[in-house]
Amino acid sequence: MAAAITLFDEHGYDETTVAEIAERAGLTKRTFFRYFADKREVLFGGAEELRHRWLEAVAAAPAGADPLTAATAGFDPVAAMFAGRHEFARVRARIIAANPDLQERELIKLQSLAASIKTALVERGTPAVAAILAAQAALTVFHVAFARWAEQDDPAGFRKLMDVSLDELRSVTAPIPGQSGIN
Amino acid sequence: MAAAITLFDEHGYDETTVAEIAERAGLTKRTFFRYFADKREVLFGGAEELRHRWLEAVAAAPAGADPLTAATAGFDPVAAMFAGRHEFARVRARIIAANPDLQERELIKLQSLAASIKTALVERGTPAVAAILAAQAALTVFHVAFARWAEQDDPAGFRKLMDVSLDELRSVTAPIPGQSGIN
DNA sequence: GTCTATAGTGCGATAGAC
DNA sequence: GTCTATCGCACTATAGAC
Repeated sequence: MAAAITLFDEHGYDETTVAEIAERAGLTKRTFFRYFADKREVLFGGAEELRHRWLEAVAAAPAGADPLTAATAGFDPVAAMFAGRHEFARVRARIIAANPDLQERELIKLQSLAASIKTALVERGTPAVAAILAAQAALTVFHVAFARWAEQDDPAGFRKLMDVSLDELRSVTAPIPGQSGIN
Repeated sequence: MAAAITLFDEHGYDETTVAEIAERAGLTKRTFFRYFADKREVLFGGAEELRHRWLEAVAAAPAGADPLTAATAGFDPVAAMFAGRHEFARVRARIIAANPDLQERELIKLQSLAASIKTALVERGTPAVAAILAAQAALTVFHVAFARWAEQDDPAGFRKLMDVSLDELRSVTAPIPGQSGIN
């Protein structure tokens, strides 16, 4: 993973072959594909851990919590996971922003995470459609906050950005009486 | 496009080669790639028209409309566009559901549409973050409603499903006082 | 570790429309 | 003559089968 991200950053994603990554890591191409289903996967190594932590937090949310509160319970452990990895997040974001294929992969990872969270909510008794929407809303907030965090120079404040973004989503979707409150 | 969707439905997406699609359509592989940047694109032929209609509707929304109302102004023309295409939507949904690569492409199309809608909202004077969130919310509702429509046997009622899903999103994200109202 | 199928590209030739 | 669509062919990288 380190070899890949370094080479992608130096020469670009498309200009880096799997053989080169493998060589830099002291492996063969074949071994690379034993660990990563395809070239893109190497940039999403932490996804399973992130999913695990998030789901654990959803399951641990108080029984009476509403769906969105339960869905966003993952914000704490996830923010903790990214502590000290701001520089990594920046480089990774830059690489992904430059390549549509990688953006696709990122989106499907988020989508897959949303599906997992939806399932976790359903297991808590949330109706299916509400579960999909709450999970999707939580992921949107996470994604927006992550992008804001990767853009800014300050390595702290990721957790806070999630709360701010969530409040803004609430304003935007607030029932109509007298405009949105943000606009 | 017709040749492709027929072959995908008959033999599966992975088992259909571009050469086969081209042959069935009376073209060569090279010409296929003149029209579609890659194999997946052939399933997303209507995307530009959908974007165009949606953006037009956002731009035409009343000046005083809140961001989410403006973002969802596209629901009408989009629903009209899918009138009489329920069977197509079903087959297409089945093909996409069976293939992760296609799901990726669908997600990025939605994401790209969300980005366009966000820009249209910003041009109306909506602050950037509120615009992202409103656009994302509108797309989530569209996506959920489309999936529900493709699942059901009734070819009508797509427009109504969008409204229902939007109301459910509003319930889910409603500020906390006394639970969500749905759960 | 080897071999192969297929997606996708670059370039030049050709044919027809206006 | 110019513009555009299609084609033919050689070529590379990915990904997977064995």
